[in-house]
Amino acid sequence: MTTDSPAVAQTDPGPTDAMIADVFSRGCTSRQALEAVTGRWGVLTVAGLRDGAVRFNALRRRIDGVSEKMLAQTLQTLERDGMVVREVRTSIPPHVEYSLTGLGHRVADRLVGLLDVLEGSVDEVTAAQQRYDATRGQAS
Amino acid sequence: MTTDSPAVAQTDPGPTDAMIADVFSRGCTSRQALEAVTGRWGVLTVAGLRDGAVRFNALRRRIDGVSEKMLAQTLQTLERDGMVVREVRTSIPPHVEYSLTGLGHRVADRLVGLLDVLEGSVDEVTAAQQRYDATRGQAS
DNA sequence: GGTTGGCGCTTTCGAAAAGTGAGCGCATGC
DNA sequence: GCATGCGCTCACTTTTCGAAAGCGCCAACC
Repeated sequence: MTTDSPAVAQTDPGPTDAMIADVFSRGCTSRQALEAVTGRWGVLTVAGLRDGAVRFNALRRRIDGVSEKMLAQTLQTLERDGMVVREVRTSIPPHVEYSLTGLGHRVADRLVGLLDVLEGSVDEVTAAQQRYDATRGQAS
Repeated sequence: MTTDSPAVAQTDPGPTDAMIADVFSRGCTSRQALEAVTGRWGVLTVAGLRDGAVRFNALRRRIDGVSEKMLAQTLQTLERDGMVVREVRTSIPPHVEYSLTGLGHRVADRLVGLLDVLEGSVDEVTAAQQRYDATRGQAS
């Protein structure tokens, strides 16, 4: 965290004085970017583009469960926030490729770290879930 | 639908690459954990607990914009997935404290890396947004 | 001693977001 | 011709979110 500021976090989001980026305050651009990345499909989309340019439907096949609509929307948001580049090949047949920008790569690197932790902690998570469900009494 | 990895479902080898958890496949526990963390308020909740135990309403005040309902829900999900611990102090008045588990801390560390990147890239993101909005006849 | 207010949630009820399926223009394969 | 795949976009349904209120409990104020 760059700035630990519990007192100023709840003031108005106007960028009046110092431009201290703070994800904890709503209205900060970094929070928009965070929401773009951590939206329902953001993480997997960015992570899926990490190995290089990928075409729309290839990416869709890779990210199990994403709908065309949501993938398109997610990619557009990420493109707008400067993390993804969209390239249209006007060849025949025309196809569209997506890739990461420099910022996108920097984000992706952190994300992959997260993913690794999560993938490596499956057993721990499963155990915790079972413990929790046993205590609280229901699974659904 | 606990663990259904299409790539490793057939084999039953040693522990080295037997359990290849894959966030890209829906149904994998790691994906559940990912969604708990990257849900709307997951990142900020985990990050907000990083400095130590915090009480419910203190956390709520710190995370600008979160509702009580969503914070409670987020915390419950994170607790179920073994990243957060809930402790009730039976003193008078009784209050509730939340803190991170070991897994929670590991996740939080990656998250803070992400947050740093994002907070440090505010200018880049803003510029990209303006470029995008100028090119594409505006998103109203 | 009655009211107010904070705490940690849970419930209720619109509103917003995600998911579903269809369609579209184009090009190729059968 | 007809079907299929591509990269989306457009209605429409379902799920989720958010603001407000309620609740039981207790401390503090008037």
